[in-house]
Amino acid sequence: MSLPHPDADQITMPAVLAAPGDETRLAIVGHLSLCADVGMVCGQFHDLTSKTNLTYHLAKLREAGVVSVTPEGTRRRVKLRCADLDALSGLFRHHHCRGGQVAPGGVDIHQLTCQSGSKLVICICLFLERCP
Amino acid sequence: MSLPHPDADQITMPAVLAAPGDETRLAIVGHLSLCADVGMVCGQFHDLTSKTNLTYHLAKLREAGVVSVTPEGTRRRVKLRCADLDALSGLFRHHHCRGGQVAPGGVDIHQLTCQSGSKLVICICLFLERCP
DNA sequence: CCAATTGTTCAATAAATTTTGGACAAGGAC
DNA sequence: GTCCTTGTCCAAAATTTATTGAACAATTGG
Repeated sequence: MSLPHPDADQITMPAVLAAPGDETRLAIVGHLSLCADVGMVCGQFHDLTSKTNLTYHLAKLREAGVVSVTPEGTRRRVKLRCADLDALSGLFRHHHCRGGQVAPGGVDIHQLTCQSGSKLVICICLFLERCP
Repeated sequence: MSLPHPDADQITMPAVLAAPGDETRLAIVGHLSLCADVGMVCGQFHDLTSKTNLTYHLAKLREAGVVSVTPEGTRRRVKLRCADLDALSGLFRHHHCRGGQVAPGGVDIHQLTCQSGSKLVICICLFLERCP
C-alpha cells in the first residue's frame, strides 16, 4: 500500500526549504542527493539516528514533498523527488524573474504567485540560480 | 558600535540552510532577496512579527551568517551577505563536484570537506546548480 | 507455521524554539 | 534637556520539535 505524498502542485517552496532545516533531515537529504537515481533504504540511515526517529524525520520529508517513500517488502526506499523539486524550482525562478522589479524597501512580494496557483512561494535567491 | 558577525570562513552550509527553516525568517530572507543591494531596516519588517520577535529572528540570521546588520542612528540596516553566501555556495559546488563519485547506497560523504577547513558541508543539490 | 528483519506506532519525556510585554538604551529632532 | 523613535533586553510562558523504548505489524525466508 503506497504512502500518502503531496501532489506536485501541493509542494510549496517554504515547506521544501524548511524541511531540511534540521541537522538530521539535512544529513538525510545530503545522502540522498548523492544517489538520487536509486535512492536509499531506511536501513542505510541507521547510523544517523534511531529507527524510531528516522521514521519521524522521513515522514517530515515525505509530507513536505522533498522525498518519495516506496515500500519494498519489509523495506522502504527513499528517493528525492528530483523532478518535482526541479519543476518547483524552475516554476519559481520563472515567476520570480517576471515579478523581479526590485525597489528599495517594501516590494510587495504578494505579487509573486506561482502559475499553478499553489500557495505563495518565497525565494531564497542565493540558493537558486539568479536571473540573468 | 558594530555587531558581532561570523567571518566568511565561519559560515557553514548547514547553518545557512537551517536558519531560514522557520516561516518568519524565511519571509525575512525572501523580502531581503528582492532588494539585496540596499537591504531593509527593521521597521520595514514590523508587519511580519513583533519588534521583540524580530530582534530574535534577525539575531538568528546574523549569527548564521545569512545577513549583516549595521546600525544607522536609531535604525539598523539588514542585508543579505550575498558575496559571502555566493562564495560559500561556489566553494561548496566546487568540492561537491570533485567528490561527486556517486555510488548507490552509502557514499562516504565525510570525504566532502570544504577547502577552507570549515565544518563538513552537506549539499542539497536540488537547491544548487548541478554539476554538468 | 515460525522466526527474523524492517520499519511503525504510541505516549511520554526532553529539548529546543518562538513568542510575549514591559522596561530599558541609544540616537535624533526640537 | 526633553521627547520621540527605533530596537534591545529580560524572564517567563507557550509552542513546537525531537527523542525514547517497548510493543506492534507486515513481509520474507526457511
